[in-house]
Amino acid sequence: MMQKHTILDQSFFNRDALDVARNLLGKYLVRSSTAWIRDGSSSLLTTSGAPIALLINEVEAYVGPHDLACHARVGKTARTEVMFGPPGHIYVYLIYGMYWMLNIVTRPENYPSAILIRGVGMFDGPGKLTKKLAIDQTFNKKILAPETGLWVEDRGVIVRDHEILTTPRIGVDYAGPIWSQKPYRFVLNKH
DNA sequence: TAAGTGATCTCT
DNA sequence: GAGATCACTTAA
Repeated sequence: MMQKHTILDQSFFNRDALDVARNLLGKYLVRSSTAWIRDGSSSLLTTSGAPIALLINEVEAYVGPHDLACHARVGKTARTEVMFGPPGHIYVYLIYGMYWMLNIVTRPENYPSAILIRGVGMFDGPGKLTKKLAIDQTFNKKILAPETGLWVEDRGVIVRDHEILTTPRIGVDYAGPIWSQKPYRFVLNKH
């Protein structure tokens, strides 16, 4: 019997970032585009308009203003204000002058926290997946939904606890010995 | 292992 | 306005 595909809405993301992070593993990131994508060499998107759905297999949680690795640690700025907004919205920023990072805002308004999507399908690395899916700053502050061209679906994949590998987050040494070592990176380890 | 890249933020 | 930093990737 065909498994129903459920689009995850704001209620899914209106929880603690650590809960959302674990539960995102095994869900599908779906990208559709009605627009023709110019850069065919680096993007998977075509003129066919068929959505691309990729299994989410690596994420990191940035849990709040007290998290010294979280961008929101210095308070609300032009860049981070989206994290202070409602859940289920998209936070995209540029890193190292080259790579767009895709994040999903968690928890209610005025509590800044988010999930960084680090790996989907065959793509490891947060910069690679945004390039392949043609995700850039134009998605910033938008809501995850079909009309945005980017959303998340539950397609019935069951992920058990022993299939989740937990490690410190990548590239956050600046956060100091405590927060840089928090086990807030989650990797789906299916064999 | 280190260069590349540019927005953002923290000082002046 | 200048300077440092940065939730990364690639080529070597």
